[in-house]
Amino acid sequence: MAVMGRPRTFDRDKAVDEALHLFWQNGFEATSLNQLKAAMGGGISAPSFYAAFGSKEALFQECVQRYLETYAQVTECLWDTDIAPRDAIETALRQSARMQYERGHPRGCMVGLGVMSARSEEHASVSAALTRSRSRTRKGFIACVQRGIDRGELDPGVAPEALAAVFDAFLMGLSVLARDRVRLGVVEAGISQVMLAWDAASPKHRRGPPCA
Amino acid sequence: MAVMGRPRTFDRDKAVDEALHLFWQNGFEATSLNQLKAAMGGGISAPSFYAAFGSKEALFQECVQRYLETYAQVTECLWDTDIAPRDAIETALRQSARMQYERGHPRGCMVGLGVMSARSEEHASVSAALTRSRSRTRKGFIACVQRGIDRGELDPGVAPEALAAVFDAFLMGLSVLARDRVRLGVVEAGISQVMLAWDAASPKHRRGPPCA
DNA sequence: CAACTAATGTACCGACCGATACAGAATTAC
DNA sequence: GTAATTCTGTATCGGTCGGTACATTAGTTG
Repeated sequence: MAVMGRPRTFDRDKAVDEALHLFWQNGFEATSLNQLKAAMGGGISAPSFYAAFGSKEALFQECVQRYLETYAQVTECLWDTDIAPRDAIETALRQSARMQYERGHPRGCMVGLGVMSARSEEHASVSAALTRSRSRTRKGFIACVQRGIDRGELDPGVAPEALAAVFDAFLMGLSVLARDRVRLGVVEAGISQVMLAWDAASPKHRRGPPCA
Repeated sequence: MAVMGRPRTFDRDKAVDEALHLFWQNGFEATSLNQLKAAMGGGISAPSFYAAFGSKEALFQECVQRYLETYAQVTECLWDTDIAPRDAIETALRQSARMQYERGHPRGCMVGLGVMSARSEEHASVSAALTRSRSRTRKGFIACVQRGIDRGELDPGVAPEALAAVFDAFLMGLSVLARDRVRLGVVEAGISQVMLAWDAASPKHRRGPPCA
């Protein structure tokens, strides 16, 4: 059975995509209703907007949801126990970096950049989903390091939270580099370098002066 | 010769500090004139505000200037050629981390968090000083790595931009971890871990399987 | 056909945004 | 003293903010 009532004159799905790009680019507070409406199918009216999305905050939540289900999936490999933990981390970093530099959407990661969205108390719930996502990724890094220790690939003396913080902070910082237009090649070479922090924490890794 | 005219009823210097804290916490756009006025010496009027600071944007610039001259000095060691480059980087990271967690002001680094301030074209000049500061710090990291290579402390095959990107992205990401209330102890342990990326790029550092 | 449903266009709401006009008050300069 | 200077308080500016009332239009259902 088809939908009753007058049909919509714009593509709701594409409209959410447009909104997502605006929120991604400017954050929640700095994106205005007028911008959102103007970006949707060549301009819609305020009542159409509210009939379709409820409110600015509801639309933001929907955009966050879509972001998490699509772009943010680049870090899902952190929970794939079929992948060696070192590979999982490196893959997450490389996939996120490439995604953050893709053309066709704003640079950087919406989850990381969203740390500045809606800081006021009244809007705490607005950014809650983003904060939760960051917390989840953080736990993913920790779990990978823990798996590395459990599998004997990392020195058991390594504090999981500490080594995970390296990759976590590095990943969060990538958004800033992407916004500042640091070249992707530099970032990718940086990923190779930051993985040395894992290798250096490996028991197979000799330290000290060269063996004579 | 003293200043002519009716004296100010509030401490302009302290008012700038209050404004700095608000901008630091919420960014440029999300901080309103009412918030700024209310925070200044128990509340001042709009004309007093404009007489003292000119405009919201001018005040923001003044706050950025003050931030750069005070809090942001934690990374100045990157340009101190009397310090070994590895120590300069580690010191910059440790001092910045401690600063970002100090009580009495917002968490995180205003320069890093400011990447989301005033994204619109019209306000490009607003965040220009912050962008310039990030670029400068980036060059400082690169210079340190270059010095490390020149002094034979790093493998000459290391790309300075790549290893510098590790510390740069890590530093930018610290603001997010601080805002997310990751404990300072974890961050500090993370700094020790990320410095292993430097050590692993050292020629003195053996790689490969242990010598038999 | 009429009844129902849902999105549309116009016109508008109160609140807040950053910023000012204007007159009065407090201080210094002469 | 008076003039010059500068901040203060009140009251307000036009614009934009997020959000709605209301009648109309386009579609499905019976």
